[in-house]
Amino acid sequence: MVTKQFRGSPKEADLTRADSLAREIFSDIANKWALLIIEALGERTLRFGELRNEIEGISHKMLTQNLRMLERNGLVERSVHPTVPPRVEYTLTEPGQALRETVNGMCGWTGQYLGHIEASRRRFDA
Amino acid sequence: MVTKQFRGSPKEADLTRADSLAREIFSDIANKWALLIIEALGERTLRFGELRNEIEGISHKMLTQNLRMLERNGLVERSVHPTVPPRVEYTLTEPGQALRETVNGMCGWTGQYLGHIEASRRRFDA
DNA sequence: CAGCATCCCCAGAGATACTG
DNA sequence: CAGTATCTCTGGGGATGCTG
Repeated sequence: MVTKQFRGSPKEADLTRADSLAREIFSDIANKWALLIIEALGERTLRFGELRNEIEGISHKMLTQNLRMLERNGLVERSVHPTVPPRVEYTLTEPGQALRETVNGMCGWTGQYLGHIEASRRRFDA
Repeated sequence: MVTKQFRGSPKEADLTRADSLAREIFSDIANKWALLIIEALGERTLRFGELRNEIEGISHKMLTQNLRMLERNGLVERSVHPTVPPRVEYTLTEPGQALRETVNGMCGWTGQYLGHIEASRRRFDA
């Protein structure tokens, strides 16, 4: 149950901790930039700049910020090649790949229901 | 491809439009409150207040805002019972249910990798 | 009870610039 | 090329109060 952070009973103290942690992680990851990064990486290894080009409209800052967060949570691996100029590459880890499956689902869903949604919007906006 | 909003070639004008729309929809939906609402609704029908209780920490404003957005995109159906006091119920539509499948995936993923993630965080924070 | 409007404020996002 | 830091400012989001 990710929707709840806390439960009432003190007996469930560790469940509560797990819930609260789960919710925290969910909140980290359930944001568009993080998910777009995961989607963009896919099975490839990409450099910082390549990612930046790949993801329309993301700023330098948002990209680093989200990459750090994903790295911290163990979803992406960051490898630095000490060349000059520097070359930094990002890859999805196994947990990252696993999450990517469901992100693919979301992307597929978006495509599949484009029509529905567009129509629904027109109805609603009237 | 949700990561790109626009493509270069003018020949792909309608693909471009579809991409840009897809990205817009993706950005709408890929935020924690929207996803938590979808998860909370599940197969049930819930009233506004029930949803508010169900989702730890969501504000009145965020809840209405996201519900409107989801309604506009045709993911939830809003039914008003003209009683007094008013009773407003929300249910997932078929597209909403379909998306919920993948959201369930994300929640499952979170639970499954809690350990990995917690460990990774400890490593990173050192 | 649910919705909308208003006010207000601070975190978050962009822009810019410097370093390894 | 990638990362970090600083500054600025906007708009997201909370709080409150009124209406149907």
